[in-house]
Amino acid sequence: MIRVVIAEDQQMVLGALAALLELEGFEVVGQAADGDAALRLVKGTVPDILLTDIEMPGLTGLELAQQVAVSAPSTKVVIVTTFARSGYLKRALDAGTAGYLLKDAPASTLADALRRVHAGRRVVDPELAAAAWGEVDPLTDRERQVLRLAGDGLKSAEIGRQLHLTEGTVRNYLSEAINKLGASNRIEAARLARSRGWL
Amino acid sequence: MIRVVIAEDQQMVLGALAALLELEGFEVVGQAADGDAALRLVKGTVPDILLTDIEMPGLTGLELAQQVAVSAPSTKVVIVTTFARSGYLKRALDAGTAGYLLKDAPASTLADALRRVHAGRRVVDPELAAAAWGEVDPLTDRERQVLRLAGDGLKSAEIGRQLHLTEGTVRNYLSEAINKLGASNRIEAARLARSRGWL
DNA sequence: CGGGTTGGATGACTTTTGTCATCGGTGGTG
DNA sequence: CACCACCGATGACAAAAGTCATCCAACCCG
Repeated sequence: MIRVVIAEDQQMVLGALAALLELEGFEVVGQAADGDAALRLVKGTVPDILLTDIEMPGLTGLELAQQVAVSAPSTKVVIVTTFARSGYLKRALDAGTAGYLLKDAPASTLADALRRVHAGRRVVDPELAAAAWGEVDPLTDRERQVLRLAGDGLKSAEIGRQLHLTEGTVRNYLSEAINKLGASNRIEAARLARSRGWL
Repeated sequence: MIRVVIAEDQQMVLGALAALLELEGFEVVGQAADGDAALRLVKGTVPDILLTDIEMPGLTGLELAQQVAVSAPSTKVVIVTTFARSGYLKRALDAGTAGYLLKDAPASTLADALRRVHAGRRVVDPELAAAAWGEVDPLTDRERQVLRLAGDGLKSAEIGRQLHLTEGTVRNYLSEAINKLGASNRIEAARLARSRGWL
């Protein structure tokens, strides 16, 4: 029987996923609602597979994957997330995850995917793989940082203060980002980048 | 046996919820991934309970609830959604729903809540009820409309064009909204309003 | 009827944004 | 080495955004 730990911050979804996997014949050996708890659980139970969301309090799914690769290398990590976070695919694969699925995919594919991963294969949602081929994040690290803060409503001067930059420099980075993304202002640029998982 | 139809746009969550409810002894007579399909299903099967998300393609959960109240008045509607959409509570209750739950609540409460609703009671997540008491949306309809568009990155002139308002008027509404929300610019104001479900 | 509220608009003014050209420093890489 | 990409900064200018006071018309409502 394949032993699984699940990490997902929405408790109801967490419970529902557990129910689904049990119906499908998996052994759910642990459920966690945040990244830290998940890491502790994985260290304690060393499951075959860790199924995790990306957005979570504490450690994110990505950070969790990196930690697990060190602490419990035999545990394979599979990420399930919403399409909105699909831009994390590359970073997820870099972090050594074995699978990347969408919550939009039918529930039946989840069990399939987990069995395949357990058999040693890598699984990436086909829609996602297609979307990932094509546009690549054109932003530099600085542009990303600045854009993220701008998207939160901070004004250039405040962003500069947080990042130890001049206001003018901040405006320059924003201007470049807006230009690269084909947006017409910082708000649109931030939304675009966010929707592609680049922020 | 309590007969339930589930509507939820993330297929995997949809399937998982179905698995959970079946384990809990409910009869899941239908699953829909958008509002229109859900309405058809409810009309066809007339379940005891419709469990639905708010954000969906086609009809939203709220519109769905109103339609169901007309087409299948014996079906009770229960909304499950994320905390981020908690501001819909009042509107949901106005629409005659029998329950409003959070995906953040433990999975075990879902079955409980559905049984209670089936017994004729109303169920509202306690965290939500507490949060709803207290802050009330201070925005006027116009301010809401304008703020929503501003949050999408449109500039004042474009917003005015869409709403048949002068640019100056748009700026006035935004200024008021920013002031009411204690924000320091339109971006922050939009984020604040959105996070409270007021947009 | 008179008064209060609300939606919409102007005008004037200040502050923030966005754009550009330009400069200097650092760290690869063919 | 020369070239190029990125980082950081300045200065200047045009375009938005935000603030305030004020005004008008349409509704309520007592």
